[in-house]
Amino acid sequence: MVEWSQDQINAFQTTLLTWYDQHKRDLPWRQDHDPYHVWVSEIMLQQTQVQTVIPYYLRFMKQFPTVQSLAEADETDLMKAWEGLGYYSRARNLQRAAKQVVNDYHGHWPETASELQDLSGIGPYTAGAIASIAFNQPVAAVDGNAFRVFARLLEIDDDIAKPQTRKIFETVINRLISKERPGDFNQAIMDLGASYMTATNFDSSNSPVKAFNQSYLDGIESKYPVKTKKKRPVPHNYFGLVIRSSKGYLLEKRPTSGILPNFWMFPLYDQQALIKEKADSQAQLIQRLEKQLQADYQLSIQLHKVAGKTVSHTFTHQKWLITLLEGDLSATADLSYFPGKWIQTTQFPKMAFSKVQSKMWEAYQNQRLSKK
DNA sequence: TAGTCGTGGTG
DNA sequence: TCACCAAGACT
Repeated sequence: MVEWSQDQINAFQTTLLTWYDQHKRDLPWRQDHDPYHVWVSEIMLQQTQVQTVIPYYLRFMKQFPTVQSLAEADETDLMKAWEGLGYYSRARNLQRAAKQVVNDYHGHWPETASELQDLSGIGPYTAGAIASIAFNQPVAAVDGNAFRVFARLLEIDDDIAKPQTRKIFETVINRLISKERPGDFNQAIMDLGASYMTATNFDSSNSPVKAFNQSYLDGIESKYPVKTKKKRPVPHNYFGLVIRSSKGYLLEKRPTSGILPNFWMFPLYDQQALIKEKADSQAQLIQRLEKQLQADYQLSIQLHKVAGKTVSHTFTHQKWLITLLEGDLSATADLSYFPGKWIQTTQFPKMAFSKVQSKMWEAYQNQRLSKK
């Protein structure tokens, strides 16, 4: 790892901040330093690209302009506002933290990174970002950009996938950060990481800090950052049930924990759980599912495969392959044993649907359309 | 600690 | 189709 003298640190700060003053991105959450604005944007930006966040942020601020309005928001409206952004626990934690600020802090934000981390959904990165940007506290905000940029600049060989590596970077950056303009320093690193120093297709030779970039000067920047690989998503085969009646479609609320908690979806059944012998055909599995629905919920439904491609959806660590099955049921069918309810399509736009549910709904509609 | 938690973009 | 990435937090 490269060590810088105080003179080099000063020169780096000046170079970085001069570049930032001239070339910083004009982003909606950079209009002011309101902690509410900084906070909401930082939460939305977690693992999410800037261009994806912008429209969500603008709509969110119109709908929930203050921390008080967010604290009082209806959860359905909140989830609808977050629909499609993913990592939905962020939205729930956001409202939890809003209530903490309103109730525990009487609407007055804590200003140190340490205090901010006590709020739901605010970890070490976000605490540093809010403290530095909104409250001018000289603390590092170590996100993926900071890891990447400083690993390259200083040839830091520690694996950034390991949690313990964070404190190494925090120590380094806290020594380098501008004490006068910590928020701009942190944001400049992010802009650098999103432009000249991206993960792939970086352009170090035109970077404003190329003279400080040791790995570039040594011609070994592709080594950095050091990061161990992730596991590939595990495939899961499901049947997705599209059951219709005059009362609408049968939707099931997902469990309160796990993936997509509390989301309403077409009922999913793991095909693996229906397999008795390896040689079972899918037709046999469908027949077995019909019997199971009868036995478990007293629902007799004839299921038919929906023509067309199976719906595929990849999460970070799971890959779902869903075979759609359709069937009709009487509106008077007894649902008292079934963990779901009829929902009219007119209600769909008010509900927050996950991407995978939207894909199933779309695939089903396309098939019906092509039939007629 | 390592696994869990979404989605969209890119090569 | 796949691997990997993008302003991480929580358990």
